[in-house]
Amino acid sequence: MDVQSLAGDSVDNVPGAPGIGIKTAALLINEFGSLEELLDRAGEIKQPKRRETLIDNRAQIELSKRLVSLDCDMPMETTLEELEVRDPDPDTLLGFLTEMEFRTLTRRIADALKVEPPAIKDEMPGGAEAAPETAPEMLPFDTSAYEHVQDRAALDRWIAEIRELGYVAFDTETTSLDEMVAELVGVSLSTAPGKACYIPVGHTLGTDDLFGGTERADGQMPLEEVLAALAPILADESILKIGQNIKYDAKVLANYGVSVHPIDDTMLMSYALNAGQHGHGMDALSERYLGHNPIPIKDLIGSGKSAITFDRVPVADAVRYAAEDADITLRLWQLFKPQLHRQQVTSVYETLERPLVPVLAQMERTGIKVDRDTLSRMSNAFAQQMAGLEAEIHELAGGPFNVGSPKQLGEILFDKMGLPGGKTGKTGAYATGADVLEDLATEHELPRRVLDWRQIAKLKSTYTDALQDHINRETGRVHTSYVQTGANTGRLASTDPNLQNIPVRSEEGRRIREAFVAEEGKVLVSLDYSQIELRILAHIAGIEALKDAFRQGQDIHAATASEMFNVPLAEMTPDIRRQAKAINFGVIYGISGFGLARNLRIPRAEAQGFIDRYFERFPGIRDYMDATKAFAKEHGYVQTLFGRKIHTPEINAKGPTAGFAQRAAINAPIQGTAADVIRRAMIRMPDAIEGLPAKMLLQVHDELLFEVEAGAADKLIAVAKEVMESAAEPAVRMAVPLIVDAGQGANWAEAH
DNA sequence: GTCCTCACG
DNA sequence: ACGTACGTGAGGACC
Repeated sequence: MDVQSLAGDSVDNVPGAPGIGIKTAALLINEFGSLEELLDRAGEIKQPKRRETLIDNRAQIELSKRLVSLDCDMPMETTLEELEVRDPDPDTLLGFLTEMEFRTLTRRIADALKVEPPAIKDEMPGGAEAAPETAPEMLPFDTSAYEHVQDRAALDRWIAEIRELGYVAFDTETTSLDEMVAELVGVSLSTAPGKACYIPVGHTLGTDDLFGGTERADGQMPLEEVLAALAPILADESILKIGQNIKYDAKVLANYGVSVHPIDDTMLMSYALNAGQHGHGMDALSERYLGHNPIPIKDLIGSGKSAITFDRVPVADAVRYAAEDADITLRLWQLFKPQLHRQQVTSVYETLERPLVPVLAQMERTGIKVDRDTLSRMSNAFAQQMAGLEAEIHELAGGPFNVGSPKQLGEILFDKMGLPGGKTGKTGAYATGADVLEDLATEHELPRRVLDWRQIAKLKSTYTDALQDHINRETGRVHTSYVQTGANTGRLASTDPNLQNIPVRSEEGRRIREAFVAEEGKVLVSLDYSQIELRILAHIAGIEALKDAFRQGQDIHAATASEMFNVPLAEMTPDIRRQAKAINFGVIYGISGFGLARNLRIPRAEAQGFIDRYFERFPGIRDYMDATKAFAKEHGYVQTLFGRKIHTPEINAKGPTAGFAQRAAINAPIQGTAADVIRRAMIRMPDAIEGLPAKMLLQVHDELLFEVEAGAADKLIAVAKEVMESAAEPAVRMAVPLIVDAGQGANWAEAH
């Protein structure tokens, strides 16, 4: 059987979806020599549908892997031969590779054969700009039609159908939003629109009983039996598990020893398709794409302090709610899957979103050890310092007030004490931010004291107090959650707790990192990209002077200062360098005279002069900014080097909104490309460090933190550094080196 | 719930 | 004339 006949024989899982996913994937697999094995395995399976699904799922997994390390070991001649003989449609390939990857691939093939690379069309047929449409003939939602599964025969029927089908949408109901403590209450499954079931396993009775929630509700199978029956399905590589934010369900089930693989995630599909356009929560997606408002969870568990846990929800109500969620997820998946290709974000989803899920799940479950005693001691010390400062502040103010209230502070400073410059914001309140107090500090002692008080109050409430509450009772570690769709640019967000904003800039704050420790006999290793965003800017905008400075390993801010102010590097002063640094950051953020002036505390005209000079010396920057704005205005989105789309719906707005949108559009490809790079590193990391006694713990945008047995730290640094520095390759050949700095120590303060 | 403030990259 | 640096999350005050 050759590739063509395989492609012709295969269909996509989704009705109406183009069947080229399998063709392209199979073609690539053939290139890498694993098709035979695939076909052997598929041949053992009798049911045609399941055979196709196996091929498709395996193909997708292989494709993900291969795209991430596309040409590391590619047999170049074979590829060209295959491409010529099979004549794959470039548009088809473009749907799976980013344009950049495809261009790289074709260019290399052409180079090898010394021929001209083929012309590549820029736009996809079918309209890359087309908005996802809702299903034309959608089955109405009927929550009374969902099945309550409560015996083995019924469960077996569902399992048999799922095995035949090769995919299932599923959802778990639990007792907590915190996966590390959540207990499984039930599982819902859906195999077709309108067809869904709920399998309750942990519902209790007596919601009004003070000691209620302990007596087991009727109509349930034992949890162990259900998990034992479902586990083979959930771990079966030929059965795709579809979820909405499936990382949550996978983490809960992992605590029961059940692995979930392979997966698709409608939340991540929505993000790949529509980052910047709208939210990706299920309720919003359901309303937008299915025209259906799901049953609000509030209707079942209430809200606020009186909210109950899901185990106390009556089983009959839970069936409707839970099965509906699985039903919605399945319908969204059917809508989104073909859209990925049409919008040319398949490779974004396949290489940057889908494979990151298990990596993040593992990091979150691992957690990081935090020393409670250290935090507790710091909290006590902070409390004392705050009390002392508060007394001084009240003394200076001539009476007591709530130092933590910006409103009261503003009245004290500007009304009572009559200090200058009391500016009110949009809401009519006095501004008392750090920059304002900093200026006032020259007038009076009080603002400085308030600044000190605020710094300590922040450290205590947000860090030394709050972090203690996040130490898991069983693991003794802190387990953050990463939100993969948290930032429109492709960055992650960290919540509950946020471990991406642990203090580092101030000496006092940095000490909090001493509480983040390695286990006995281990060390923490921190690796961070040096100036990655400026390097990406130099690459994207093609600024020769910047590229040269990076290639020569120069101090980039000093080099910028030298170029701008005509100061030889040998005569560079810290202050000139500081100004150039601010300008470099400003460029990344979509610079404005006002913003730079405020940041540097210089007159606006002077700041504008700096910017003009900068554009003069680095003209490519202005070209990049103009081109990016023009692209956003024309297309409604901007792109990273790896094909990620960030939509800019406000780009054509009038008024101040336009400025915001333009600066965001300028920043997004830079910040987003950096985010893509570290994602690629993270996805490759588990395989790269396999066999080393090391675990990846945290990501902080341009930094990865590991815990490793002390004796293996140097080896880990060597391996992980290489993965990070080569993470853009081979999809993107950077014109400047990506450099990673490393550190190690007993705690995060030492490692950083 | 919203605003203000401030922690990070 | 206007009002601005990009991207986040969390805690406390206040309505």
